[in-house]
Amino acid sequence: MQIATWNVNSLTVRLPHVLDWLQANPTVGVLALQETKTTDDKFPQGAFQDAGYAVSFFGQKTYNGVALITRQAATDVVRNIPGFPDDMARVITATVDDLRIVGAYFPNGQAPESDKFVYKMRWLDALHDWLVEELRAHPRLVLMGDFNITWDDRDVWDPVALAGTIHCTDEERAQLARLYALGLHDAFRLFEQPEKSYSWWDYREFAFRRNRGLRIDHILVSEPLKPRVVACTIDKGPRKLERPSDHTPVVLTLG
DNA sequence: ATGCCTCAGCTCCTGAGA
Repeated sequence: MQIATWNVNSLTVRLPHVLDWLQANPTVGVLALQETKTTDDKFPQGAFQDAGYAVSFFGQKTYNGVALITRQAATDVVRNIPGFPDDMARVITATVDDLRIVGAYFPNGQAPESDKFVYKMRWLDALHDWLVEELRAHPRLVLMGDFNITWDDRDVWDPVALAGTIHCTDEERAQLARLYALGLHDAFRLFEQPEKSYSWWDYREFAFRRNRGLRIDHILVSEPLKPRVVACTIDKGPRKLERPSDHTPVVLTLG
């Protein structure tokens, strides 16, 4: 059983890539999507159902939007962070098999000290506080998505030049540390990984070809799930296609 | 270079992304 996350940067544009990827990766039982950028009435649910998947989605016009594509039906679906009013569609949570799955598109934050950065910190506070409750109710929990935060220098193609810039600030990393402190483990770092492993590359300046990227897409597993984690990898394949998303899938294998 | 690409949409420019 595999679980994956992928920021597709418009599901309308990327639908063929997603369907092809699912077909090539039939052991993926849960795929969390971010930045679907489509309203629920336009979500291409028929295409996924025809391919043998159930879909849960939570979208809006132009920006954001998240979804869970699952082999088994998802139950107890929750949209966004309970108790945190937000006009952006950023989180979708559901129970799939014996797992509680949280798929999230964390705020970008734009720049330290901007209004959007303040919102990012408030959002992260709310996520943390809600996860305390959610973990109590659902000990086997996966938190995955586009975090828009790097953990350390290994996650940054030029850690010197980018020190203190958005996605690399101490404040953002302190928030990630608070999530780890809940017993959530960065599945990718449970294993030896190739150097310069990233999940996102800018569209500009041939960043992918030069491997100038960031690792900002993460899969975190709760303590009871940690012994079941067999592998965690980044699949760079979709980033090499024509008209790719700027992000590529991260894949977790559970035993 | 407050740009470089890409996407959506109040679409031939702008705002946002990261």
